[in-house]
Amino acid sequence: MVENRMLLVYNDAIIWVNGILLGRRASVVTLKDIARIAQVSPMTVSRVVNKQYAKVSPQTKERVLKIIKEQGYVPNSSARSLSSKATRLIAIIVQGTDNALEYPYNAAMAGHVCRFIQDKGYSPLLYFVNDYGEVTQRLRAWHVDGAIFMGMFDDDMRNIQEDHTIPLIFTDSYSQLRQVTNIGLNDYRGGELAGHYLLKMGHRNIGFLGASTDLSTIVRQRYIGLRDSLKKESITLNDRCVIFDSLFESPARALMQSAQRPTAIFAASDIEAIRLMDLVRNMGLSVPDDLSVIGFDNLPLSAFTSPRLTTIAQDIRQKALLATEVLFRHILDKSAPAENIILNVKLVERESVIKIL
Amino acid sequence: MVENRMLLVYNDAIIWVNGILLGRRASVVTLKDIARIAQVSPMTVSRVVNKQYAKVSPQTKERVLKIIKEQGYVPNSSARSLSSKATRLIAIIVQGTDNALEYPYNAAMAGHVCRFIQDKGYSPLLYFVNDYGEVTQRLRAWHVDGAIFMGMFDDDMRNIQEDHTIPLIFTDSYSQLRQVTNIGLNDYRGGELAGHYLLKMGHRNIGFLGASTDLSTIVRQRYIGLRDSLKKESITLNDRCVIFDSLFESPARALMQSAQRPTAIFAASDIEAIRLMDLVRNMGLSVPDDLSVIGFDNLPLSAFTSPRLTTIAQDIRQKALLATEVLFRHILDKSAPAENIILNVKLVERESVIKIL
DNA sequence: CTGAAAGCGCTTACAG
DNA sequence: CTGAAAGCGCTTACAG
Repeated sequence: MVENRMLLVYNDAIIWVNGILLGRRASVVTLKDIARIAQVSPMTVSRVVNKQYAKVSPQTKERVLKIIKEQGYVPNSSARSLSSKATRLIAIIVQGTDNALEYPYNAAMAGHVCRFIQDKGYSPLLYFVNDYGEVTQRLRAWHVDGAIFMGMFDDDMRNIQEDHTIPLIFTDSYSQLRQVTNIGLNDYRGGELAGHYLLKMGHRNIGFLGASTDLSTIVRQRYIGLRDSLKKESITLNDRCVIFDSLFESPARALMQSAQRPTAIFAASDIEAIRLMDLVRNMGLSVPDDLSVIGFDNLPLSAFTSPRLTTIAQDIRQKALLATEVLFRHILDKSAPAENIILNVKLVERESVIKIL
Repeated sequence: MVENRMLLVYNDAIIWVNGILLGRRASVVTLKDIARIAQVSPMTVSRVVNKQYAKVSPQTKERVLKIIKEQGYVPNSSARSLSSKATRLIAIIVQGTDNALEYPYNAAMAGHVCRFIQDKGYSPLLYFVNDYGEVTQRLRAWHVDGAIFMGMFDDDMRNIQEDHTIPLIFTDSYSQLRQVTNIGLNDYRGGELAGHYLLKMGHRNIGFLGASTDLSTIVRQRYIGLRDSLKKESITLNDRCVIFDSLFESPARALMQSAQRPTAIFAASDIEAIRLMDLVRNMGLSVPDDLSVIGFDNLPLSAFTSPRLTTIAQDIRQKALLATEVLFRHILDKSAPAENIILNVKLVERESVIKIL
């Protein structure tokens, strides 16, 4: 019986009790198992696992490495986290009730960020949240090493910041808080670019569509950029041609039937532009002959719409890369200063804006 | 000094050493702290936290609950996992090198699955993987309680299954292994539906486009369904009108210029259908006048293309819900039998297929 | 270069 | 209904 109990202790794969083989279970090899097999202390194995090779003799290192491989040993992340106080877990917090990833921008951004996190040897936890309380719960439970936020958190930002000491990276924020690290876009410049271009193409009666579910600052900035660029040419953006409404279908239809019908509309996102084009088409009108449309984002699919969408392009991959890099800089150096990085945007000219006289 | 040391021990927020205040750190409240404040044992707090209210007196429960709330206590998931052997972590494994979430199907599926996992009180880890080795590493490190796979893992499925004892849910798999749990589609029926419809609309010269990066079985099944449905009407699918190539642009262009040019093409996904429509348009041809196109998936954006895309619809949300439900059924009951669930598809008729004589 | 000891914050299993 | 003890699998901090 002693022998059997020893089997129980020394070989995780086989479970004997009182001389009866109860079963086998998937053997979970631990650091201690490796240490026993290699005839070294757990500490030595730990050093090898953590690549602190300077502290281990070359022979020991090779022997341990070989056994780790043979046994298929994978360190237990929970145990590691508990003792080291670092989880190598990053939370990606996406604002949204229903399926936020159905918006191509969110999907692309989240996808890139996940991949970059993974490439750094960290694991991405993806959360969809609605309110501030959930954020803290999520960040605290797993003691994540950092978090990247997508969406509108400006109102709760102060609370979120105060509740956590880990690095927090926001995207597209216009918060006035000094200590916020943010990766954003020159949304105002995007509006200006759209305005300049539409003017250049001969448009004078211009509209704006900002149908995001959140009436966010980024949408307002894009709007103000457009408005100001027109103003410089002494052209006023007609208020009746401006729609701020997530259910924009009926106001848009009304606008297109009205006397003030614009010759061009700048939509705050490609998705809105595409839906607008569909609506206009359904009214028996043509894009761009009856209405020119310019979008924002330059989603991959915008190159495949009919007509292909002229748009203000942002580089989502670049934004995701920067967000990840800044995050890791802050993880490695807790005293790194807050930074607000503003990426440029540019015009991508395709077919949805026509030149008029 | 004794008093100072006690401060160090009993109040995490303030760090005194030898009478000098070194600093404050974000106080991480532990279960032990709650127990001390509530004057009960850690076990009692643990019971309250885990809602084992039957084992705690009502008064104790209320008192502990109040203190937990006051102190903002959040249990440490790493510690929980380490001792309980359950992490409440689910891995979502998506096959793909670069940004797999730029494919709307993947984004929608991953998004829904994440949300359902979250709703169950679990946390989703999102991983992009290329090869089999990575899978095991990812699943082992965090000791996830289960995993959902998206993409082609048929070849490695046996290995993956053998390496893990946790519930594994595959999607869109055509593996022959009996013990695999899978949520799939009736892809063959989808092909048939497309075939029937095109025949009904008067098409006799029909093509197929399967440009997925993976020449997956789902694409083949959709193809065979189409072929068989035509065969029943004694119509042969012309091999020259079939393209299996992820770089389909130039073969598609050649096909459209050839004598065998089909009047309709069934594309294995909406994304391919949209790209095909763009290509045809660029050749100066019209969809559907010169070529009818039918897709597969019924992505939200397919309702906004021009012309709007006729397609074979699958219910991605339903698929994600089922995958999650089956996963949790298997987590709760380790002996639950493997199941292969096949969801139905249906035709959504829009504008991209024209009736010909 | 190596290792013994203590502890991270919980839960399991048991005793009362 | 309540709690003391042991342990999950690692790492930290220290000693040699």
